[in-house]
Amino acid sequence: MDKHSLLIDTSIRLFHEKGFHGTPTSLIAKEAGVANGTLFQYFPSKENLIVEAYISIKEEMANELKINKESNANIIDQMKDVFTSSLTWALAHPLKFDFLQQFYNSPYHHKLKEQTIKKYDQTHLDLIQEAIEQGAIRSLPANLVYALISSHTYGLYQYLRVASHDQRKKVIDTGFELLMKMLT
Amino acid sequence: MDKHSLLIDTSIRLFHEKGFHGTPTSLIAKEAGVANGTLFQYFPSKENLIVEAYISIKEEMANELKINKESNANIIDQMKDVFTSSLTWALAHPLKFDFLQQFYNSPYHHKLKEQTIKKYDQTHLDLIQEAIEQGAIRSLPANLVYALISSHTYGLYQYLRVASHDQRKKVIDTGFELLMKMLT
DNA sequence: ATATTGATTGACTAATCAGTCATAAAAGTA
DNA sequence: TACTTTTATGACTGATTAGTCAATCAATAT
Repeated sequence: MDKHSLLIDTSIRLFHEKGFHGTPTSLIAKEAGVANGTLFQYFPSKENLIVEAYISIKEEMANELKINKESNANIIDQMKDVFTSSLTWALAHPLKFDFLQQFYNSPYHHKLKEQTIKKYDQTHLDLIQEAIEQGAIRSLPANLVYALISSHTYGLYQYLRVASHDQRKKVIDTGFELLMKMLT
Repeated sequence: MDKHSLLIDTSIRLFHEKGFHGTPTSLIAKEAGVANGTLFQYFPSKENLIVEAYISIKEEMANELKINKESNANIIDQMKDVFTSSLTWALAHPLKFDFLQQFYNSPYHHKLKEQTIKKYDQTHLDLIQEAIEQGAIRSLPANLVYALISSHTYGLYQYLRVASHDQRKKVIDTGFELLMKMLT
C-alpha cells in the first residue's frame, strides 16, 4: 500500500476516534509508520489531508456503486440496486461511512466547492429524475426525493449497525419496499 | 441572561462555525463578554462545556415537544403533532439542530452515558410502541420505526432548509403523509 | 464606614501542535 | 562504481491553547 493511501486510511480511523482537531498530524504519521515530515510531502496541510480523505471515500463509493448499476434496464430495479449497494457498502465500511457524516457536519464541508459536492450527487439525481418522468415514482421535486432516499438509507444504516447481522438482508429488502410504498 | 446560558449559546454558535477543537475557550469567553477565567468557574473543562451544550439543547427540545403533545387523543394525530413540532423547531433553530448532528457524529457522543442518550428517546419510543400495539402503524421493531421517522424528519429538514420558505407548511404536511403511507 | 463573602478578572504557564528544513537514505542512471 | 535525483527523516520553531491563580471588584451585612 502506497504512503498516500496509508496516510488517508490512518487519518480516517483516527479522525473517527478523536475528531479532526483532536488528532495531531504527528500521531497520524506515527501510526502510519512514517516520519512527521513525510506526511507534509504528500499533503501540503492538515486541512488538505482531511478534504482528500473525504474525496477518496466519495470516489471509492461512487466506483463501487457504478459497477452494480449498469446491468439492469428496469428503473425500479436500478434504484433497488443502488439502494442495496449503498447500504451494503456502508455496513461493510462503517468507519468510512461515519467519516462522511462527521465531515458533512463539520466546518470543512462548507469549504468544498459547490461543484465538488454536486459531482457525486448528480448520477443519483439523474436516476431519480428519470424515474419521475417515467411515472415510476410520484411527481415531487427531485431534490426532495433525493433527500428522502438518502435519509431513509441513513436511518436503516443506523438501525442495522446495532441490530443482529443475520437479519440484514431481510431488513434491507423490507426497507426498500417501505421506501417504494412511500414514493409510488 | 445569566452567564451560564450565555456561554452555552455562544459556544453553540462558535462550535458550529469553527468546530469543537477549532474554537478556543478564550474566544468563547471573549464573545460572551466575560473573562477567560470566568468560563472555568461555570464549566470545569471544555469537554464539560460541550456536553452541557448538547444536554441543554436536548432539554429545550424535549420541553417544546412535550407541550404540543398532550392535547390530542388520536395516536396518529399525536404523531403528526410530534413530527410537525420537531420540524418546526428544527427550522426555527437550525444552529442548535445542526449542533446536535455535529455532536452526534463526534467522539464526544460516545462519552455520554447510555442512560443519558435513552432518556430523550424514551418518550418517542413509547409513542411508537403504542401506535404499533393499536395497529395504527405496521408491526415492525419499534427501534426500526424510530430510526426511520428520525431520519425522515432529518431528510425533510435538509430539504426545507434550502427550499423556499413559503412552501414549508405544505411540504411538512406532504412529508407526514409520505411517512404514514410508508408505515401503515 | 468597615468587614466579609463570593464572583470576576486577565496575565501567566506548561504543554501541544502544524509546518519547516538541513541532512541522510534510497533509488535510478551511466 | 560514481554520480544524480528522489524520497524520507526527525529535531526544531513559532504560535496557540486549556486551565490556574493571585489580585480586584461588587454586593451585602454589621
